[in-house]
Amino acid sequence: MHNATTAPSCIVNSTHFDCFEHLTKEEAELLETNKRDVKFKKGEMIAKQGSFASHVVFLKEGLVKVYLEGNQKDLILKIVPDNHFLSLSSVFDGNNTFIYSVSTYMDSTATLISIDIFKQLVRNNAKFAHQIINVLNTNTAQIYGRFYCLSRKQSHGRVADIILCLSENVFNTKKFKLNISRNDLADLTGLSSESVNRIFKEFKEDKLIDIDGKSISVLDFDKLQEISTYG
Amino acid sequence: MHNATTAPSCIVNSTHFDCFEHLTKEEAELLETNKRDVKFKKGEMIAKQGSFASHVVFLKEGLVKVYLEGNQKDLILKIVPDNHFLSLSSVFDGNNTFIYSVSTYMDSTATLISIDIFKQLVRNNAKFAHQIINVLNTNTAQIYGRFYCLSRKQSHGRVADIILCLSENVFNTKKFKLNISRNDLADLTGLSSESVNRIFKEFKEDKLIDIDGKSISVLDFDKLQEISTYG
DNA sequence: CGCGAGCTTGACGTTGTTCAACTAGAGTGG
DNA sequence: CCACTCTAGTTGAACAACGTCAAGCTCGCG
Repeated sequence: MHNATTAPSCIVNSTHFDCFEHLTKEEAELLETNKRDVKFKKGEMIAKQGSFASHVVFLKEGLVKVYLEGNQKDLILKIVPDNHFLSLSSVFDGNNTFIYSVSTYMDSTATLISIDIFKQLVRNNAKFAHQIINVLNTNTAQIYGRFYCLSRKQSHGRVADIILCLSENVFNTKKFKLNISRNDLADLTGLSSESVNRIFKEFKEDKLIDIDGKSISVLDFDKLQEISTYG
Repeated sequence: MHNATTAPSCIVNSTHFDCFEHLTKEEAELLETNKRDVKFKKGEMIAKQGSFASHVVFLKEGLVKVYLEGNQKDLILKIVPDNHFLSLSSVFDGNNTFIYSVSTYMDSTATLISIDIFKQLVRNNAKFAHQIINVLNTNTAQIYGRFYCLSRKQSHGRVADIILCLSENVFNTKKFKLNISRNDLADLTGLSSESVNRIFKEFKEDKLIDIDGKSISVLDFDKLQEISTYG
């Protein structure tokens, strides 16, 4: 069971690809002729908060962050790996505006789907709509978890949480090469980069993780889990 | 336009009542025979996080809080006035589990709708499904705003935000009687009750608000807005 | 009148940020 | 191949924001 207050919170470990299985042959063809793949370089923006959303964005390849821009520091809502929708929440908000920004952590490919066609599919195919509702709700549950993490846990818990999440849900391995900077990590945890650094150092001294250049290895999963839960 | 990082964040100022207009006569009758009104006293729980969700809950009358329970302090996701759905996010999460808890701030009446019937309506009536997606997304945008508020703004901004939200979105008047305690306010802002109190005092000294017993009046709306935005 | 819950206030401690200085490594041009 | 520069990372010390603790206060209620 997915429990919002204990599960690692940066992204859910499931894809959205099977949504399209519920389309009829005609609908699938309609979709095919009204979508387009676009490549984005590392660091580029795929969507800009406040701008007009003319397309539904599906991340075909790569890794991106979804974040809110405000008068204070940005807030990263989630990081999203390949085969996930990126902008569903912006599609049905009444005025087709992106409610958040999206930018890439690495070279990525996005499939842009005409928003009118997408809405048409939702209005006409209740099974597809049902599936989209599922995706929206999974997303909501994940954001709730992250909300809890960032507003209730202290620094050690947050750092443990993000390490677990990267390991379990993004890279699916205990040792992974971190192609995001310390500053990105600071943004992800809602801490300063100095604080993140100090905690990384502590975790390394306590043999919970090992850091070799840009690579991070999870050494003591259970202990990290405990810190994430109670910290 | 609803902007997640600047709009007051405790709840959106719109009802969900019009969702039901898209049902056919037969569907409306089906719904009618499969729902039941239940009264709850002040402080009672309407839904418990982690328990089985056998019903969709619609708040007919009253005021409630929707919150996450965790190993640290609870996190209030939103407060919800009458004529709003309470548990849509829990309906489609795959295992029909309440992902959050709901309890009342005052005597309230909830309409419980059989979850199977509700799902049936969503699967068969794409317009209804479309409408539900709209509600889910409005909800998501609102939670994002609150997420931003609680994780990026400092204490003064948060308190200003909650005062504006209560005034604009919950009570719809500049002077309102606060039937929630200082402790509740602390929970809502994610601060300690002492901190909330100190900031209330400051706001009163600066003539931004007036406090008379349990009543709060907004005196300087613009200034509060500014504090909420930049604080 | 006395009791207790919630509110108020001040003193103090903790947590995490900010600032500044320093270090290491990658890229550039001579 | 070596100086130079630029950026990211590291470290320590001072500081600010809030929380915690403890004591006193107020007001409704028996």
